[in-house]
Amino acid sequence: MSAVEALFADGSTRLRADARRNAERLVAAARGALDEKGLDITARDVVNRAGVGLGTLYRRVPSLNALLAAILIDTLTEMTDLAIRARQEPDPWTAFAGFAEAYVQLRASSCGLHAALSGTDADPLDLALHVDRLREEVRHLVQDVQAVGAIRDDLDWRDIPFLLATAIPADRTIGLTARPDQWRRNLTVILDGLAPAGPGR
Amino acid sequence: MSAVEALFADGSTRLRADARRNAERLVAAARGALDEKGLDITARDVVNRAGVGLGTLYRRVPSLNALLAAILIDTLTEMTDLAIRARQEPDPWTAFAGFAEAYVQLRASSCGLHAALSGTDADPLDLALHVDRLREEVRHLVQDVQAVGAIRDDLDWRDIPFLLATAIPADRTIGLTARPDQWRRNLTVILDGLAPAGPGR
DNA sequence: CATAACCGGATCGACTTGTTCCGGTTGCCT
DNA sequence: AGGCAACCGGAACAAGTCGATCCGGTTATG
Repeated sequence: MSAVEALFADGSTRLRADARRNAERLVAAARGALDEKGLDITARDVVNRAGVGLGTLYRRVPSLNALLAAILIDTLTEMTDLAIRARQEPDPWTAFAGFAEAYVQLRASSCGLHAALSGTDADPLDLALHVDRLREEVRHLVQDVQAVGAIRDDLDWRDIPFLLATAIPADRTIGLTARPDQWRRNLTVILDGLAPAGPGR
Repeated sequence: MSAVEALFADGSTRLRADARRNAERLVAAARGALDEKGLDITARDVVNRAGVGLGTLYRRVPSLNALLAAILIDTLTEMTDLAIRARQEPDPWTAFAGFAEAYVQLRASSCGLHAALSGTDADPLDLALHVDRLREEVRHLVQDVQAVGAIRDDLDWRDIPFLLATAIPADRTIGLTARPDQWRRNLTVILDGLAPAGPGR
């Protein structure tokens, strides 16, 4: 059962039809707001987007943060599964490159997720546990690739998460607007730069 | 005359010694706060850091934004000069690599500057003019390098500002803390990835 | 030593935001 | 059909933030 489902499964009394519909709208709205506007969204952002009232939100959910946390935890779990599956593939480099693309895409698709993973020490959403799990899987995956020499050896495994995260551009820089596939263009250059036998500059 | 100097040179009546000292403290405090905490700093952040009162700030400066803008404009001008000087050097690739390092370092050293350059459309500090100037110089510099074939030709010149900007990491990612020189480690990989003859993956 | 310039911070006013509350409405069961 | 519990939207509340102003007290300067 996903974290979002767990959040809504309270007394287990069957919901009235309109209540169920509104609950689904709220989750979809929160997810959308999180993707587009990041972590700093308000309860009003969510309910306006869902087309319901504030009362409807707080009847279903103990707090706004609880809803946001549940949504992000589900995505984090998805990412972790991605890393676990990659480690089971035969060729380390191919597995890593595939993971890198999926990881960056997932992260680029949600401002909120990206912000949560780049977060400072505060962690008001209590994501630390799930983030730790993800980090450990990524570490193992990267170390597998390094063990077969497919990544230049002047890099520490910790450099790779940073390089992947930085493939995701800000929306704008020096007055230029990022294209939707900018992360993919960046990632291409970065993956090529990871090669052990770089050109002799 | 720098923008900061212009801001303080009002009626040109000579300042009392303590007034001058406090003005200098305010500028230093604003610069430090901008570097460490980004654009979202409050007037109270600045005056506490400077060890003066709110009244002292608003006597010298029409608004907090005016002070922040003046500071950022000076740094932007510095960056633009960097690009102009790079274009006058003989070897395009060497000039570009040198500029890239200086540009990323300057940008990484100030959260506020980085945020302003990554900014959304709002531009409350009215930096557009200066940002445009910087972009044009960078464009010319990059196009010079591409003209001699020192950068792989599947990239657009616009990709380069994004790649440079993304070298700057968030403070943390998936629970890892960035080292102070993380931007340099990222930049190394990125510059190698820019090479025209990438390894045949 | 007189005084104009200057100082710090309490205070104002205008938001913002998470959460609660309640009068009115509606789906559901008999 | 009818009655009611569950549900609805959004006004209202309380706590907080933040830019800017103002003023009684202090200090540098001639």
